[in-house]
Amino acid sequence: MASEDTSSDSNSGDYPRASGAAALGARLRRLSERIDRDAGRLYAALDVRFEQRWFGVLNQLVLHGPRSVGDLAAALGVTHVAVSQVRQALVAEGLVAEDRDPRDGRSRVLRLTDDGEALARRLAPAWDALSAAAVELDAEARDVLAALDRLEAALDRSSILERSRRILDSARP
Amino acid sequence: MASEDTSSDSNSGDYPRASGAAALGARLRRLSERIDRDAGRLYAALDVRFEQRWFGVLNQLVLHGPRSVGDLAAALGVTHVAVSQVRQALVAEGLVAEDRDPRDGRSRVLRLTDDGEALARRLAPAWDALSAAAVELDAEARDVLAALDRLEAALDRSSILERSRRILDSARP
DNA sequence: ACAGAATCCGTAAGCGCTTACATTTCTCTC
DNA sequence: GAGAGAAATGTAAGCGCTTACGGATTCTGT
Repeated sequence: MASEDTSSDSNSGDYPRASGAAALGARLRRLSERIDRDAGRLYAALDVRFEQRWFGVLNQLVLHGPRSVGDLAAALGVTHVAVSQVRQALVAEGLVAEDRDPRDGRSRVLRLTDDGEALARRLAPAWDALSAAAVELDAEARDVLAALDRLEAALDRSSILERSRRILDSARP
Repeated sequence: MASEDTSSDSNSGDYPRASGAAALGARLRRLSERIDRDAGRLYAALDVRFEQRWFGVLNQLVLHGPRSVGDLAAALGVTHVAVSQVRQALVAEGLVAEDRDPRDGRSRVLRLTDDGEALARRLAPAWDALSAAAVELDAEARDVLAALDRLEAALDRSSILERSRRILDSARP
């Protein structure tokens, strides 16, 4: 390496190693993609037309019956837009139907169609297997979920932004 | 609820709770977005035109000097496409320049411009602060990073897909 | 009763990655 | 020294979310 080494003053020592937050974010993203992709492959292996991102909405409808877009968003902890996009796909697939709420014309209530119910029954074993795999992984990795809980709690106490600002301010009096 | 309860046999007990893998993936994604967004806000608060996703490439160039797209992708653990997209943005911003490798005409070697060096020096304190914040968080959440290490190792041993398939097969003899 | 605010939802565009495919250049074998 | 195959990079499109914005409906205060 070191063709002619970073010519200028890059070795003056004031550059950070700085892999910290960026690396943490990237690792989390990578892991989530890995899990989502594997779930998708499982559905493909079972020869079922189903996408992992549909799971949240479909599962809520299975567990709790018809629900509005907003309620689903709140239950899943995502924006109504995300639910609306899934809704569009699910309606196009014929798995879900939407009715206007008679008591509130703004609201669209989603419900499973017969096809949707059938697909949910068909996928139940796969969902169970994925769930069991997650439990197994959590045990094997010795409480990742608990660690993520602690991370979320710590971020709720004070965000990365707040922490960084404090550190930045205290470093420069 | 139970308006008329999911008519058919949804209460025959074969629906899964099944929040497992989906929830894990979603939580990881959410956390990574949270961290990336905060980093972006820190740059904005400092009144610097910089996006978090540029960090990996820029930091590599700062630390190791000129590098090809492929080398950067390997070092960062992403695809060459991701690096290429960042390259395009960085060149458009005037922070990075690209030369053809005289020894290999296929290869584009990226290097910091003077503006790029200046920006890196300007952002160094912020990067240090983000890094320190990540260390602080890791300590406060009691070794999340170690837990993520264990999770990655477990996934390397056997993916979610493999685990799910095994569980699925063993459940249905 | 009715104007203005609040709420519910939809579309558009972007982010930071990915896979799939095309293009250019190099390298190796005959 | 020519041509097959491999390697480096680019472009296009998609994924699963987000913010920004706008349309339609309902609620609130006077």
